[in-house]
Amino acid sequence: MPKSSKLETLAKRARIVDVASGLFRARGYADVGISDVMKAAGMTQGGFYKHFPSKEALAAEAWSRGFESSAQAWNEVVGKASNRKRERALIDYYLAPKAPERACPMISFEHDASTMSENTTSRQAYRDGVKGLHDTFMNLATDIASSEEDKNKARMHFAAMVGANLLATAIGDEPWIAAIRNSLLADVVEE
Amino acid sequence: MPKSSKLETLAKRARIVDVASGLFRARGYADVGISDVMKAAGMTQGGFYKHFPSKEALAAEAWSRGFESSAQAWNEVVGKASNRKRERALIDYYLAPKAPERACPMISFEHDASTMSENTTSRQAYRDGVKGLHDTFMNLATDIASSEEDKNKARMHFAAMVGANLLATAIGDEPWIAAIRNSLLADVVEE
DNA sequence: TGTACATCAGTGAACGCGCGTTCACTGATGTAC
DNA sequence: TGTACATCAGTGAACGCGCGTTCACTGATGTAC
Repeated sequence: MPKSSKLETLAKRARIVDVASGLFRARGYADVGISDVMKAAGMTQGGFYKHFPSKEALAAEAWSRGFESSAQAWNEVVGKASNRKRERALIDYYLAPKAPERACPMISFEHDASTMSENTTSRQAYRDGVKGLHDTFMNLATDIASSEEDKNKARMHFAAMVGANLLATAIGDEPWIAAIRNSLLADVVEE
Repeated sequence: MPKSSKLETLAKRARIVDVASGLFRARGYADVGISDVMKAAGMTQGGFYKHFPSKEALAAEAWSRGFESSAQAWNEVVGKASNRKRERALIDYYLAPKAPERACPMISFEHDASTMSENTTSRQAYRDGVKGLHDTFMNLATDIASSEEDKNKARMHFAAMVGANLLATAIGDEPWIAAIRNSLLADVVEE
C-alpha cells in the first residue's frame, strides 16, 4: 500500500526514530542495519530514504531521542522518591538491570560517537545528550543549598556510576563488580 | 620472499598481535580490518591465516596484550611516585591525554566484548583483563593497613576514573568535563 | 460535488563496495640420506 | 659435507556475503478545474 496521508507519514517517521533509538541502545550503530530498523518499524528498507538522507542522519535523531527518554526516566524515578534521597534513588535506578533497548545512551553510543568525524550532527547530538544527562543529574542530586563539596561529590558519583555501569554491562554480575557498585552506593549519603 | 625461519615466524606473529592491539585500542575491533593489521605489520593480508584461524582469535590475543601493557604502564608510573601518593599518581596518569593506541582497553574493547557471544575466548580475555586492571589498581592504591572504608573509596574511584575517561574521550575538553575530573581528584586524599 | 491528474510514500529488487576468508602458487628453510 | 626433496610462511588475486544506497514502479492522497 504505497503513499500515506501526511499525518501517517509523520507518525511513521517518528516510529522509525523510536525503533532505531532502542536498537542502537541495545546493539550499537554498526550492528544495526537499515533493514533491521525498517523491519522493526513495519516497513521495507527501500522506504527509509524517503525519510532520511543517510543512516548517519538517522543516528543523530535516534541518539537525541535516546538521551531524551533517558532524562525523562530519571526525572520520573526521582519524582517518586522522597525529597532528600534523590541522588540515591537516581543511582539505584541507573545501576539496576534494564532491557537492552533501555541501556544507558552515554555508554551505548560512545564508541560510534567517538569514531564519527568531528563536525557531524550526530556527534553533536551525543555531546548535547551527555551534557543534558549530566545537568539532569546535578539538578536532581543537588540544589541551591548544596555546598561546593557536595556538588563535587555528586559530579564524581556521576562519573562513577557511568564507569560502574560500563564494567557491569560487559562483565556481568561477578562479586568484585558488585563490590564496586556497593562502594559507590556507600559513598552516597542517604541522610 | 616466502617462508621464514621458525624464529622469524614467531617474531612476526608477535608483531601482528602487537600492532593489532594498538589498532584495536585506537579504533575498535570493527573499524580495523585484517588488511590494516597486516599492512601495519609489514605483510600482506593473505598471510594472516597462517597465524590465526580467524579475526576473533586475533582479538583474544590482542586484547590480552592490551590489558597487559596497560597494567605494566600503571605499575611503572606508580613506581616513580612517592609511596603515599600512589592512587593519586595512578588516576593522574590514567586521565592524562594519551596516544590513541594507548587508549584504555577497558573502554576501547567494551562494546565489542559485550557484543560477542557469551562463551568466546575473546570475551573471556576481556573479563580477565578488566579484572586484572582492577586488581592492579587496588593493589597499588591500597595495602594491608587500609581500612574497609579506604578500600571502598578506592573501588569507587576506580569506577569514577573509568567513567570520566569514557566521557572525556567522546566529548573532549569542555569545562564541565574538566569539573568532573577535578571533582574526582579532589576526593583522592593526597595526605 | 465530481472527475482527471500530479505527487510522492512505500515496495522490492538490484547495485557496488568493503571485508573476512580461501586458494593456487612461490621459494626459502630445514631435513633425510 | 653435499644434494635432493618436503614443508610451509608468505603472496596476491579472487570469492562470497552483508549492508548502505539507488531505482523503476505502484497506487493512495490530495489538488485543480
